[in-house]
Amino acid sequence: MHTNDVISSPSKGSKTKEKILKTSLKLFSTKGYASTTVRDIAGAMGIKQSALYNHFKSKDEILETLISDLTSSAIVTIFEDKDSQELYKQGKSVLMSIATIFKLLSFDAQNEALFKLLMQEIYRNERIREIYNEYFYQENVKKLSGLFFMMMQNDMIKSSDPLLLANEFFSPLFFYQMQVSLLKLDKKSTSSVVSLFEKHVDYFWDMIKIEKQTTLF
Amino acid sequence: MHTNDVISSPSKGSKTKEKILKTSLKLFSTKGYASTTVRDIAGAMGIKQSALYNHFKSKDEILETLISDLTSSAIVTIFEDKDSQELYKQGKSVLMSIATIFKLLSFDAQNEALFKLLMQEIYRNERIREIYNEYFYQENVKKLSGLFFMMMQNDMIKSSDPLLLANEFFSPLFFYQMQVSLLKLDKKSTSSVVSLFEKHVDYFWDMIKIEKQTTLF
DNA sequence: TATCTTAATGAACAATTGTTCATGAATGGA
DNA sequence: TCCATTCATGAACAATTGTTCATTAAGATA
Repeated sequence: MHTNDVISSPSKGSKTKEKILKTSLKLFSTKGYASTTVRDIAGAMGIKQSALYNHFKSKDEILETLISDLTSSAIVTIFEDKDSQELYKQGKSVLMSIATIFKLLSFDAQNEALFKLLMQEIYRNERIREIYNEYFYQENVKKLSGLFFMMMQNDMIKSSDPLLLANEFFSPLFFYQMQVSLLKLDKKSTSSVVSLFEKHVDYFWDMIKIEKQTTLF
Repeated sequence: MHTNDVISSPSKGSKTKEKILKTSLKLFSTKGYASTTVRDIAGAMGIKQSALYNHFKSKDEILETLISDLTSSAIVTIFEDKDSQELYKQGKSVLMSIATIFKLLSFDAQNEALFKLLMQEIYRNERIREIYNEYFYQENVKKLSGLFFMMMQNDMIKSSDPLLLANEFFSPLFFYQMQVSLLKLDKKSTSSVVSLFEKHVDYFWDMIKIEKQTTLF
C-alpha cells in the first residue's frame, strides 16, 4: 500500500469540508465574498470559526475551491453529454433542450447560488472571469456555431454567419436567467420571464428556419 | 430672500464633494463596495479619511448618492430625448441608434464605471435592483414594445408579440455590453464583440422586416 | 490497552475597519 | 477688522476582521 497525499481525509472530515463549502457558497452568493466573515460561515454551521482552519487554510482557499468546482458544475456544461456530430439533425428540438437547461438552472438552489457567485465576483476575480469566458461563453458559443453551421449545410436554416447566430441565440438565454435570479431575490413572480425561454426558441427558430414549400407541387 | 436648506454649500465644497463621488465610483466599480475602505478613497484623493465626513455622514451615504445619480445617468435614459410618437417611422435606423448608445456607453469611463457598479452590487442592494428594473429594463422594454407595435400597425415589420420582440432586441445589447466591460478588465481586444452591436441590428431587422416585393408588378 | 490522527474548542493576536472630535487654517461677508 | 462658516487634520475609539495555537475529546489502528 502507498500513502495518500490528499490533504483532507475521507470518512467524517470530508463531510464537514463539504458542509463548509455548501454554507460558504450560500453566504457568498447572498452577501458577497467580502461581506461574508468566517464567523458568519462557522455560525451558520453551528461551529466556531477556528474549526474552519482544520479544513481550509484561509477564507480565500474556500473561495478558490468553490471556483474550481465551477468548471465541473452544470452551469458550464450545457452541451456535456450530447453527441455533437449528429446533434444538428434534431433541428429545433436541440435548441429547445438547451434553453430548458438554462431555465432549469434557476430552479436548483446550488446552481443558482453558483450563478450568483459568478455574477458578483466576476468583476473582481480574474480566475472566475477566465472560467466564465472559456468554459461558459466561448465553449457554448463555439458549439452553437458548429451546430448552426451544420444546419446551414443541410438546408435546415437560412445561410448566415454561424457565430453571430450563436451569440444571438445565447445572449437572451443568459439575460433571462439573470432576470429570473434577480426577480427571485425580491420574491417577485418569475413566470413571465420564465416563459420567455421557450418563446425565444420558438421565435428564433421561426426566423432562421427555411420555409417548407407546403403545396407548390 | 429665503435660506437654503441644502446641506452642502456651493463654491468650493461642492468640488470636493464631487471629487469624492468620482473617486468612490472608480474604486467601488473596481474593487467592489465592501472591499473599498474610506482610507482608500481619501488616499486616492490625497486627503485624510476624516475629511470625507465633512461631506458625507457615512460610507453608505456615498454609495446611496451614487445610486441616486444612476437614475439621471446616461445608462438608464436610452430613449430620453426622442419623440416617441413619430419614432417608428425611422424604421431600422432608430434601432441602430439605440444599439449605438449601448455601444458607446462602454467608451465613457464614467458610464462604464456606473455599469460595473450596478452589476456588482445589484445582487446585494435592493435599491439598485429597483432602479435597474424600473428605469433601465422595464422602461426600455416598454418603449421598445410600443415602437414595435407601431411598426406592425404600419406594416413595416411582421406581426408578432411586441413584448417578446422588445426582449429579443434588448437582451443581446445588454449582454454584449457586459462582455465588452469584462474584456476590457483583462485588456483583451473588444473589437469582435463591439462589431456585434451593429450585426445584431442588421440581423434583427432582416428577420422582422416585411420583405418588399421587388419586381412582381 | 496504548497510540496516532482528526477535528472542535476557547482564547488570544495584530491589523484593519468605519466613525468621532477637538483643533486650526482659510475663506468670505458684515 | 471681526466674525462665522467651511473644511482639512491628527489622534483616537470601539468593533470587527482573518488567523494562530495550545488543549482536548473522539475515533481508528496496532
